[in-house]
Order: sequence, then C-alpha cells, then structure tokens
Amino acid sequence: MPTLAFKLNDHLYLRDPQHTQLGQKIIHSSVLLIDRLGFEQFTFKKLAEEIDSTEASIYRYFENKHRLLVYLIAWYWNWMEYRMEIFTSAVVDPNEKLKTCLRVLAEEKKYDPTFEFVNEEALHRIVIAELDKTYLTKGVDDHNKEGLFGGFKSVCAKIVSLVKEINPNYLFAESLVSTVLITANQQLFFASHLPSLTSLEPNENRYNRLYSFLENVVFCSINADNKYA
Amino acid sequence: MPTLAFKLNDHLYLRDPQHTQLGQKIIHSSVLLIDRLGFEQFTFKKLAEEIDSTEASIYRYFENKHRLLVYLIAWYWNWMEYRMEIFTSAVVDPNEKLKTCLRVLAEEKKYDPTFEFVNEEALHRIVIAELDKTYLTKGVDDHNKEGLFGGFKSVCAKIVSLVKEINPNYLFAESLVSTVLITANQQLFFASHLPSLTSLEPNENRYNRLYSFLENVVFCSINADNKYA
DNA sequence: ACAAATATAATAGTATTACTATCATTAATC
DNA sequence: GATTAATGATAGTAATACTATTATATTTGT
Repeated sequence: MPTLAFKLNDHLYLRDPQHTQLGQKIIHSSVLLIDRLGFEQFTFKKLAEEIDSTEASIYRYFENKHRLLVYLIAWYWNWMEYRMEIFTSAVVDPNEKLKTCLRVLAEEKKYDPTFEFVNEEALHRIVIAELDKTYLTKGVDDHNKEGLFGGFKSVCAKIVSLVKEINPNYLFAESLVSTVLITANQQLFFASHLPSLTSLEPNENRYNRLYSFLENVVFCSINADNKYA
Repeated sequence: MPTLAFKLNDHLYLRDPQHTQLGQKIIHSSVLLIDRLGFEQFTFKKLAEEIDSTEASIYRYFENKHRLLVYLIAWYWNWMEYRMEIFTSAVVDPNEKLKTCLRVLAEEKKYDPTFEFVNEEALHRIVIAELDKTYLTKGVDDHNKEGLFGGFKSVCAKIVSLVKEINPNYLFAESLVSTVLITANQQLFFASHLPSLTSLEPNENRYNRLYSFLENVVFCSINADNKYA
C-alpha cells in the first residue's frame, strides 16, 4: 500500500513538504522536536541541525514556525476526519456514527503506518499542548480567510451534521461540537498536569473515561427531553 | 469605599504591585497594552514607554512577561470568585447557586469601580485570548507546584462542590466544570473570529445565548435520568 | 532634620531569535 | 549536456528578553 498524502490548504506552506525528501524530513523531525522541546523552545535552527540541513532551506518550505505548527495540526485533523470516515462508513444509525466519531476522537493515538513519516503519537501530544496557539493570535482573522483552519472546521461540520440529523431542534450544535473537540484534548492535558481540573485518572484507563465523559455530555445535551433541551 | 485588593499567590510577583504607585501603573497599563497588542507583541520595553518608566524597573515587579500574564489572569479568576460569592451568598438552593455562577461566568464584563486600576472589560478580552497560554508551557508542572493557578482551581473547586451537592452520583464533575469554565471564553472568541465553530451570534445577544448553552450542557448532564447519567 | 535604606531611573550590554540576502553547489529534467 | 531548480553555506539585521551597574530620587526611622 502506497503512503497516502493529504491535500492540505496551499497557504499552509510555501513548497509542499509531502513531495520531497527534505520536506518529509522537516515534517517528520519537527513533530518529534516540537513534542520534545515545546513550541516556544522549538526553532528552525535547531530543526536544521537535527536534519543536517540549514535554516534557509526550511524557510523555503514554511514561512515561519507558526505556519509549520498550523500545518501539523491541520494534518492531524485531516487524519482524524479520515479515520472517522473509515470507521463510520459502514454504520447507518446516526447515533452510532456519532459515537464512533467520539471514540476516534478520544482513543489513544498510535503510529499509523499509512503515513510513514508522521509519528501520530507525538503529533497528538503536540495537538494537546499547542492546538490553541494556532488560532489565539492577532492574525486569526487573516489566517481564517486563508483557510488555514479548514481541517478543524471540517471535522466540526461533519459532526455537527450528525448532531442535527439526530435532533434537528437542538440549538447549540456548533458550540457543543467545538467544545467537545477541544475539551477532549484539554482534559488529557489536565490529566497529565493539572489533575484537580479533571475527572480522568492519569493512568491508561483515561481514554475510556474520556470517551464516557464526551458521550455523556453530548448525548445528554442533544437527547434531553427536559426543559433544557 | 476603599479600593479592595486581592491576596494573590506570592510567587506570581517579585514585589507586590498592588501596594505601590508604579506597581499599579504596571497592572493598569499592561492590561490595556496586552489587550491592544496581544501577548506575543507585548514587551516590557513597550510597557515601560507607556508608563514613563524603564524595563529594569518593571523587572523588579515581575520575573518576566509570562508571570505578569499569569498574574493578571489569576486576578481575573479571583474577581470571578468574588463576584460569584456576592451573588450566591443570599441564595440557598444549590441549583440556583449554580445557575448564578454560570450567569456571572457568562455575563458581559463591565468596569468594576471596586478595583480602580483594573479595566475588567479589557482584562476579559485578555482572558479570552490568552488564558490557555498561561498553562500550555513546558513549565506547567513547576508553575502548578508554586500555586500559580490557584485562582482558576479555586473557582473550579467551588462550582464542583455545587455540582456534587446537586448530584453526588455524577461521575464527571471536575471535567464538566473545567470544560464549562474554559468553553465560556472560547465560545466568545469563536463568535468574534471563527463563527462557524459556535452557535452564538456575533451581536450583543451572545452573552444570553452563551448562558443558555452553558446551562443546557451543565444541567442536562448532571440531571440526566437516562443511561448517560 | 538628617542619615540610612530603599525604590526607581538611566544606560549599557549580551545571547538568542526570527528572519533576509547572497552566492556556490548539487541534483533533477528536458 | 545544458538549463533549471533545489539545497547548502555563510553572513547579516532588527528585535527580544533579559542582566548588570551606577546614579538619583524618595521614603523611613531616630
């Protein structure tokens, strides 16, 4: 099976890194390096040393390190959507489809050999720790116009359509879904670093607990037959 | 009525800014400047120019700009807790208390003359745009040990205790509350910048809609008498 | 009122970052 | 085999996030 590649928004990069060796090394190593150092401490210089290349060469692929981060996180959401498609394609009941999406969202991430040069485990830690930094900038509006957040928005829209299929009268579909997508990662961060803010345990069972929490929040809200519905 | 001051964690500052004129100018102007420039573009040098002082002087109050941000946001959560106390003190029913807390959380923020040198409207915009940056760092664990996040954790704990009073069997109190505290601000950000991710409108009614959303999520989850409870 | 202590200002300096520019070299392609 | 394009090597710049030193106010205790 050939290595697949996602078609990501043009504005994310200057030169498409998926199609060259250097580009793939940039993706591969930046995931590991950002995971290790954190985005603040990560620099193109350090990355260049890591892959035996130069700062200048990396700048030919990405305008700056922020765009690279946005690229990686867009890649992650494309991957999420791709997995959601795979696992829901055979399912008909929208309730079950929605549950499947939440499972994919909450599950522990493992290396996916379909995409050779991306370590999804490390990438997931990056998403947990850095996702918010992609849009919490003074440039959001411009970046949004360029379509840089398309991956996340697409996953959100997909799940929103399931919610509306299940309950067309539910008033807060978009808010509920964006909340759940973000809190899924946030709660894992809390489990590791601020345990008093979460009901998840720090052990391996947390992924199941996380799923239960998300399922609870989502289905209680959209199925509620009380005055809060 | 005298200007009140919050007792914030010692580790947030080197010299307590609430007790000196320069310190108060630092707080006052940093709120306005971070709001205007965003945290990334904000520097102590620019702040020094703004208040006709020097970088070196500001460094005697705060170790670095990150601590100043954490300080301001801790101040915000202290203020939130203070307001929640005020408005819930006369209420007995825990359901009503919880609703009141959510109202305080979701309401539009206006200048509170009790605290002369803090512009709460601008500070709220900072919380919306920068909150996550306070803990999404490689230093979280150390900062947490120092107690830098006490303000947020305290508000969270207070609301968790209400949730548990209402339904002692609910399994996800901490996760639900931290999710709600964070999403309240996040949804307002989306309403301004990424409207496809939220069910709030960008107009002034969004604060009421936000409250409805939060009430819906919280009460559906904790009162659900279905299999998801 | 005066000395001592402390806070602030003024100024300078440093390592690092986030780039940009130039030119040489290697590799791919036509 | 020549042309084009990608990469590497190197240098340079403005800004940032500090630290250090000394001078000057301002406050405080006696």
